[in-house]
Amino acid sequence: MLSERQSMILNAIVDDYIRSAEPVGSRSISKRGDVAFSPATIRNEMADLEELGFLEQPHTSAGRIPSNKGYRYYVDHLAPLKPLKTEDLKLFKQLAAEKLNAVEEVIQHAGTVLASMTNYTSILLGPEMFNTSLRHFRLLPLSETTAVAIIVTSSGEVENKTVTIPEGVSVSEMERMANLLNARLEGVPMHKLKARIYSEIAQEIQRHADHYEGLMKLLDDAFAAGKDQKVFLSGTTNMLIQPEFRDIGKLKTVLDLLEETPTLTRLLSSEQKGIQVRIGSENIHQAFVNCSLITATYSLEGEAFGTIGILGPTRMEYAKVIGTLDLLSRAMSRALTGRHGA
Amino acid sequence: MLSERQSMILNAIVDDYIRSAEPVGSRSISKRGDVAFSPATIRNEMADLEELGFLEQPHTSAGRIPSNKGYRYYVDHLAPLKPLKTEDLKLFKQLAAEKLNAVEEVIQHAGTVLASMTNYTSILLGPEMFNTSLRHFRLLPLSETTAVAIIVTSSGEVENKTVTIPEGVSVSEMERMANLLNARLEGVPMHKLKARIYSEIAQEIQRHADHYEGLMKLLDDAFAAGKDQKVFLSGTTNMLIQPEFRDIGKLKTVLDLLEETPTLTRLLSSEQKGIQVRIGSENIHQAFVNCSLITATYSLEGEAFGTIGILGPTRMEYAKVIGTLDLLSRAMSRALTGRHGA
DNA sequence: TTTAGCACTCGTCAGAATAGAGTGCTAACG
DNA sequence: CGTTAGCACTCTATTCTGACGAGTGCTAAA
Repeated sequence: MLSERQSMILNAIVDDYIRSAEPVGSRSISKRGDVAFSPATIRNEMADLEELGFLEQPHTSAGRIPSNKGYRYYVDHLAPLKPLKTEDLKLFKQLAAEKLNAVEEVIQHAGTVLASMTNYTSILLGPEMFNTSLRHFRLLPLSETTAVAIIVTSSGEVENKTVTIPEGVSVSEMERMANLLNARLEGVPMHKLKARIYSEIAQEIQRHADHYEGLMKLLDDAFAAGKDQKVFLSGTTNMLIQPEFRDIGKLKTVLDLLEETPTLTRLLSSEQKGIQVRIGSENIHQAFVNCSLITATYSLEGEAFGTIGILGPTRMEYAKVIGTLDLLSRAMSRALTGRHGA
Repeated sequence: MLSERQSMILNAIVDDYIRSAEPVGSRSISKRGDVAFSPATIRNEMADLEELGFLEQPHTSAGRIPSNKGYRYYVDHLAPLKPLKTEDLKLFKQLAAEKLNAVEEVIQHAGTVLASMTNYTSILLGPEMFNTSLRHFRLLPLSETTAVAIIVTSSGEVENKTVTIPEGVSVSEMERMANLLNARLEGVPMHKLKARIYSEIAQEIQRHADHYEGLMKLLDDAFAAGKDQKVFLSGTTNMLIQPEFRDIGKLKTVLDLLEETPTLTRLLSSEQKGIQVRIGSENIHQAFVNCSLITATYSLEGEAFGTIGILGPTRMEYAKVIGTLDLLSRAMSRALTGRHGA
């Protein structure tokens, strides 16, 4: 598609622009050393690259900047996978060594590390409950009218929800129901729980308990929760140091979106495993037109999957970020698996 | 301290400045109508007020802006407690009507409402565990080596922490210990738990269990958590619309601080109940010199206390914010108390 | 005591001049 | 024929200027 020389020049331009955030001219490329042609030759090629849509010119007498298409080509064909610095590797080792027990702590911590290593904003999604199963269910009465439902999943996560005890339901009734659930539904995948409750438990309750309606409502409430993936943000203020967000208006649209967790979840989750790069307008959401979002997936016990992502300006250090995400997602999968002993 | 007329003028200046964010001159005050003097007279008084430290002048030929001391006087003596708009009252009623069960949901929701009503940033602290007591403790084994410790408090909050099972400790041993704790420590205030564990439970364990060291470590881990109050932020991006934070540098110092939850907790918590206003440099933290922080306390079941706060520029709508916080803190206390039935 | 009047200060805005970066084109070179 | 040197041209950013206006402080009169 592109000639050898055009590739080299495109690579040089993207590289320079990522560093400087300023339009790059033919002269400065010629001086870099890795493209040994005179400015005039490079100018000709640049005109061609612009015609092909890989470059843009802010105004007539400025240098060129990469277009989204240009970044895309860079990422797909050119970006050299940089080896991480040793100091960064140290951070990873620390992450692994810290032996964090709770899943959320691992994720949270990974997010912080990610943001501080890259100087961009990290967005992590907690594991999807899709592939986890029920380990334990419990109803603790708090008062005459409320109880707390506690759900422990096979991956070790604990969800709890306070529910209202329906009129007339007794503590012993609730206890019997909880025992029934544990006996019958342990090991059942979370996403099938509701169905199983209706198909198996419902009749049982109807047969042996006095308050069918109330008890079913209670279960409905208890298992309604926990569906939404948690979102962990870190380094949102790194957005402020990017020159492209000097304009408060643009900044606000992005930061506002970061506060909308449901939308974020939607934008980040994808069926695809592995690394994914969405550049500028490739992102569906309007607020991200000036941003690139790079995501990777991690797994928990090989069962549940979550997403880790980096949000930055389209002028992003793709090579470094992709490398880091790749390593970190593996490190997380390792840290989150086999924690429960053999 | 200040003459009638000086008060009126100060009031007018603060009022105007809060609205416009521009230095206010003698002429515009004279035209307002509520201070019926000529610009010249007002100028004289303004010079006096500046000498007394209530006003400042950005430069010689500009109008005056209130100093921190000026705001302080305004808040203490002048700020008229505005009645809330009916549309705002509606939001409150909605809050009360929603019948949220979980404590965190109530707090989270209150924060959102607060931010959207005031257009500032809301910072809410979860209830301090200080006055709550233990209701239930439970240890659920997850695997050979890990278990999840679940702590339910008298106020209905559920803390959970994944802990490592020490070498050699058996499931039945853990179960016995949990039962012991429930029997002995139910109703004991959270802040005394550690002490009571050491003074009472420790010997008991030593007498009847095989793995004293291990079990004690387990308890240590389990009760180490839950101490830190949760922080709920909302409307952080409202900071961006304030003209005083047009300067990205200033903005960043504030937003950075908002990400540091431990520091925030420290800054917000105070022994004092009721409304508290900290203006500009009255805040201990350097990042808040251009900000005012107004806080109020709410109570949960009359036992635990939390803080709700609004952070904005020193040029803040004090009257409105104070009124709103006052009402909302009461509304929250109401919503959070008596939820557990009679 | 209050106010009108006036000279003065200072920041802001618009326009002009300048410098500089970078381009596109043409012609020469190997 | 690809490459390069040279040059005119374009456009932006910066600096400077002067005019303007908002607001003050002071003085003197009401």
